Amino acid sequence: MTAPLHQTHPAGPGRATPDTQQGMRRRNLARVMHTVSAGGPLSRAAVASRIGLTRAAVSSLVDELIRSGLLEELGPERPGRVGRPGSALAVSGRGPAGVGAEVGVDHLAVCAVDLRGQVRARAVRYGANRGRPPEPVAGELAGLVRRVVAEAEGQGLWPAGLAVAVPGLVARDARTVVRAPNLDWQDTDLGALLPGDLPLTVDNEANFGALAELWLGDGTPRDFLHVSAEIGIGAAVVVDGRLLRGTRGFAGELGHVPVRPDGPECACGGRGCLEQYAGEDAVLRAAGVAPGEDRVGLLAGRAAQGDEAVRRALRDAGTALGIALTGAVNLLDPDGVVLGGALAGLAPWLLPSLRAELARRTAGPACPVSVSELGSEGPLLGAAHSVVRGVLDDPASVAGRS
Amino acid sequence: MTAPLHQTHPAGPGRATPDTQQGMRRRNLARVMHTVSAGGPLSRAAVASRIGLTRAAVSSLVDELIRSGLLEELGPERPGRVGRPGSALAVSGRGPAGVGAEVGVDHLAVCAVDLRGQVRARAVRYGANRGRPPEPVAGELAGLVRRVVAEAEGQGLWPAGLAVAVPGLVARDARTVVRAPNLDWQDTDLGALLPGDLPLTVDNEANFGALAELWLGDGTPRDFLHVSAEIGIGAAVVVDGRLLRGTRGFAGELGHVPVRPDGPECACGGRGCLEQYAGEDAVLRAAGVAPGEDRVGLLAGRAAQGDEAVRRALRDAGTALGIALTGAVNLLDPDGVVLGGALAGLAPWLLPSLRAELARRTAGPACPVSVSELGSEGPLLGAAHSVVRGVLDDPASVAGRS
DNA sequence: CTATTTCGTCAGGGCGCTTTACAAATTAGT
DNA sequence: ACTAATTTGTAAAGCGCCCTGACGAAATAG
Repeated sequence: MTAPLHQTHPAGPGRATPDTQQGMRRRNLARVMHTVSAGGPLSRAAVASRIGLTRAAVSSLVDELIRSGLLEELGPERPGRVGRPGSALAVSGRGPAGVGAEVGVDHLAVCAVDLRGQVRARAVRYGANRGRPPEPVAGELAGLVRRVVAEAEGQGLWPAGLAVAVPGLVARDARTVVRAPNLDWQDTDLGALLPGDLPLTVDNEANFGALAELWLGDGTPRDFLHVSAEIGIGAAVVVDGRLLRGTRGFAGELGHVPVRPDGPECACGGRGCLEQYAGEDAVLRAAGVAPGEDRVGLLAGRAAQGDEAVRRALRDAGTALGIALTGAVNLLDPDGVVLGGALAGLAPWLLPSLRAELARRTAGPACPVSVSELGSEGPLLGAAHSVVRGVLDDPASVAGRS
Repeated sequence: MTAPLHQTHPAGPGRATPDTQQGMRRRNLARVMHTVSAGGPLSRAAVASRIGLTRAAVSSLVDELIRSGLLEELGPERPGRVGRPGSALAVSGRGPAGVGAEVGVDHLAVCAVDLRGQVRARAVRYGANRGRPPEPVAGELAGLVRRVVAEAEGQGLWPAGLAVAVPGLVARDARTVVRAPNLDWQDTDLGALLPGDLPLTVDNEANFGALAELWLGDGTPRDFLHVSAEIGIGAAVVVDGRLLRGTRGFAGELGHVPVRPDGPECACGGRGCLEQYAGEDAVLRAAGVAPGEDRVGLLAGRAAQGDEAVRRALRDAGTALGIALTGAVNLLDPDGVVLGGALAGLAPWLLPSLRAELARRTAGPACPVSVSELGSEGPLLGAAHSVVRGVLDDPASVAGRS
């Protein structure tokens, strides 16, 4: 099984794999699925005119998709126009489901999302995972997955894959956690610790958060920067609807962009990295707040109460973010910047100085900065949806099962 | 006619255009062309095994390409192995040619490149263009194009398109020069000023330079940053063999990445932009050299003679470049950074401090920095080759002509 | 000189979309 | 109410494209 299409840029026209009729069929099946998925209930004729195939061809494709349980016939449309009414087609609510999971510092979460994008089952378990070895955590997660899968199956769904979001760097094999400082994990093969009955994908939570923003965000463009901070400050770069991962998978390390070249030393070896000004530790120190549990909520609370030290710390962090983002925006010319993760909760106090800095350093209209609407749910939803997208992108890959 | 494939990221699986057998044929024709182009003389059987089609299918594709004049049969291979020797196929040296043109500050250049990548005709005209209105410049350029086209036609080639590299920002329509400070051009529609008998593409010279590096550079990876400085400092971002252009086409503005947030004011409104430290004016001022003609050669000469002020200026510029590139590398995780344009000539004095700065600020192995081998020819070659790539990417688009 | 191997081509077949035709279901007009 | 017009969905025939299998051609190995 190849990696989902959205995870990597496709090869160019000189690639080695030839074009055959089966491939054509597969792509057209995908096109029908995407069209129906995006356009609400649609008749065969409407689908045909949208993707440019004939009604006969679409009929054949739709037949196959219905037989596979990926599309449903809702019955005749209520016609306002002249002519025979079409038969409404919709993405099935009983077919495959994407199972998303999240390993957080102090919680585990799992959910199942159907092809329509609806969350159909979920389970959460709170409890500090910092420093716990991977095995028991994975075992607990597997239990949650089983519960969610059972609940989904009770509703006529079957799991098409499992995607796990972790707070750390993940190797390009999409199984191995290279380094997760918040969990104290290193070179952990999650694939070996989780049940092998489902196709597994592991990725950074920031990446899944950005994908969630792309797929679920209201009005989110196809080219944007998704900035999130949990411990480090990570930016996911989305170009033309695809995640830019970098050669080694390390792209988006916004936290180590130099902000003041002669600033304080950083663990990375550099000086004055963004993390020294807008990282969690730096902000807590500047705000005079002791590290502890739920640090983000604490900061937000104090800021809301009017604590001037906290507000100043956040204002300064916003300025530093603005400087770093100026560089990123100049380099990438995105449609917008979206603040997610912990930054979303602190946005009211970060945004003014951030926007001001960005505007001050930009000739012409500044790049718009917005706040994610998904809140802390982003990575979990992004993980589940990544499985769903995989099915929509290649329906034939699951057509065999029922 | 749609834009060449290399100019933009392709749409995802949900795109509107359907998959039909003609499209399949077109893509397979492209695959054959790419395979032969990349692999030197190749038999039909060799092509078939490389792209995964059957010999019969490749035979049919090759027939069509030979009839169109895009491939040539060189005759029987000299066999070292057992079995009937194959008939060697090569990309035709008589078919379509890409015409590239460059509008420089003090020269105009045009060349024609055949499908094999050989330069088959060229013409250069020296003379200062700074401040000259677009019309006479375009007229002169058109004259050179006519000469080059005539020379190419004398060798059995026919022009498949014209690509023009300009030192300035080009709109996404690939015809309009939005702003070219070195020429004093603004909102100039080059398409209206050049003869309309050839498909025209206009782009920034830095972009063409980066593409030349990608296509012609020896060992250049598919993910890299190409940095070039003419007036401003521009970086072209190449991701998986494709140029990242940005929403408005402004991606790669490395010159305005903040290096020292409280540094000197910049025309862009910001402070301490890279251009204030490594831009041409800044370096000349720091080196105590008066602006004039051939400033780059002057700097290189003085540095070679051991002029300490010049050397220090270049060293400092390298440091500033290193700081800005640290940010870019952290964000994009490329395979490498390539210095092109004017920077290539100054590389001996820029590189040590640049590499040192980059290494100092990077945990683990630093991103390798190399110097372009193409020198000042990059943009011109890139332009011509972009037309050639367009033909290789879709041979069917020119198959009708001869 | 024969057996073997590989190349290029041809005929037959399968697959997938298009064209063409038609029945079904609705609206517009008289 | 009835006919004409319009649109939908399906079926049959056709065409393009690649695959399979077979064959002659041209080289090497023994």
